[in-house]
Amino acid sequence: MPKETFFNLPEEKQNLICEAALEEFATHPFRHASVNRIVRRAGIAKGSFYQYFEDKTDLFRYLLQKAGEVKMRYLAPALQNAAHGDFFTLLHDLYLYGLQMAVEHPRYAALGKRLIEDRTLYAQIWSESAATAQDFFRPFIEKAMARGEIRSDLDPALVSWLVTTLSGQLNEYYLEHVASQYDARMMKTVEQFIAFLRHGLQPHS
Amino acid sequence: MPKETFFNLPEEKQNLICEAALEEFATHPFRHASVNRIVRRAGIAKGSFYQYFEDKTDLFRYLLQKAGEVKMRYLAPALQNAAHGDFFTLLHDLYLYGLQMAVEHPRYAALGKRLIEDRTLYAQIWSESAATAQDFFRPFIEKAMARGEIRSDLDPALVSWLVTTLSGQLNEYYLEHVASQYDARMMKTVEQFIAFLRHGLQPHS
DNA sequence: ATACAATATGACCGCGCGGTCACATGACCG
DNA sequence: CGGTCATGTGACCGCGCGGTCATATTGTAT
Repeated sequence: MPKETFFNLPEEKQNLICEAALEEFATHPFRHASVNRIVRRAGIAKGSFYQYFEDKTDLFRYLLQKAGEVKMRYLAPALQNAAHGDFFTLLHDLYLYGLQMAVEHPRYAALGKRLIEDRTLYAQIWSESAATAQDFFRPFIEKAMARGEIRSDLDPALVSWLVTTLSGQLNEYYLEHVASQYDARMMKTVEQFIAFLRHGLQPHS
Repeated sequence: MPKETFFNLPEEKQNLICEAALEEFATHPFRHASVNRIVRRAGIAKGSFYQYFEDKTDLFRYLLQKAGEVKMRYLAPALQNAAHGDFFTLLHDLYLYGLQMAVEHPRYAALGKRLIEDRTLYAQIWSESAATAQDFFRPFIEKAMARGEIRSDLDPALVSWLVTTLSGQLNEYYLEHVASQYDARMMKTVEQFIAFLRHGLQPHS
């Protein structure tokens, strides 16, 4: 966590620093993200940076936390409706809102990638809160299998992994190949995607 | 390409250097892979390295080429049978043999990841031979659609991307979660995987 | 005006990097 | 033997890094 000093800063300056850091972390792997560039971009002295944060990791962790809050704001409506619909409807909503978040806050979304791609950083940060995306989906998948929405001959771990992975890949595919706005095309892509998953996972009719 | 000097070396020494470099590139992103560590591990002088190779990229490119040769030896049988079976059979074999290659030569397999994750390196190396995995699958997918093995309402680009991406992800999943040997479990995972793809992609019955 | 704490600063440290270069070594030749 | 040439060597260069610290500046209470 940032030091007291940082939170004493006027909010505007806090944002300026976060903005500069976000830009840096979004465009460089953690180990290459340069504190020098961040302070240069934010227009503060190197020394000040270390008045605000323990170290580079501290700042990254803070941004990651903010990213989590942003993402949760997007996913919350889908999760609240989880009880009503079937598994694929939930998945559809999660993908859609997750995609919307990634499209509207691509730099925040990039932080997750940066975390995963750096093994030491991952071990350092993620070990604190051990919950992974796969654990997140697990109960939903088991319920879906019990309900007959998913073939029961599939390994739940494999399904969980598929669903998780494809979510990440969907982000990448959409951002790279299709568009950069939240629009009808996005909904259509997600629907094709979910249809593919549904056919692949549901019991034979 | 390495310089003349390198190929004049006794084969044993060439292998020693390649071995050291492979270890380094497999365990570090390209920009972090250290020539210093490579020469230390190989027991040669820094200067010698630059007698053999133009630079770090030159060596990486060379290893990548060797990796390609290795991979082709694994995939060749599947491709020779391509004319006989349907698309999913081909895919099954390609995944299986590809997985076998990744399991038996994990460090060679890792090079591909290293290439993809470094945008500048990718631009530098891949632009030379522009063929991507997606281009590779494209004709097979179009044939499969024409034959009715794949639903024709799907965007071929999306299918191609799915098939390609999942191949890479399958490698990752298998190496991390399941096992590290070529065995019955591997075949079973691939079969589940293909079954999933088949159901997801084929026309409704 | 004075004192004192909080904050701001950038020169500086040690490090490892990719890459270079002047020189050492030794095999082969006339 | 001397001469030549391919090969081997590691000290060295300039750089940017993450992080530190002595010092300067500012804010505030007296």
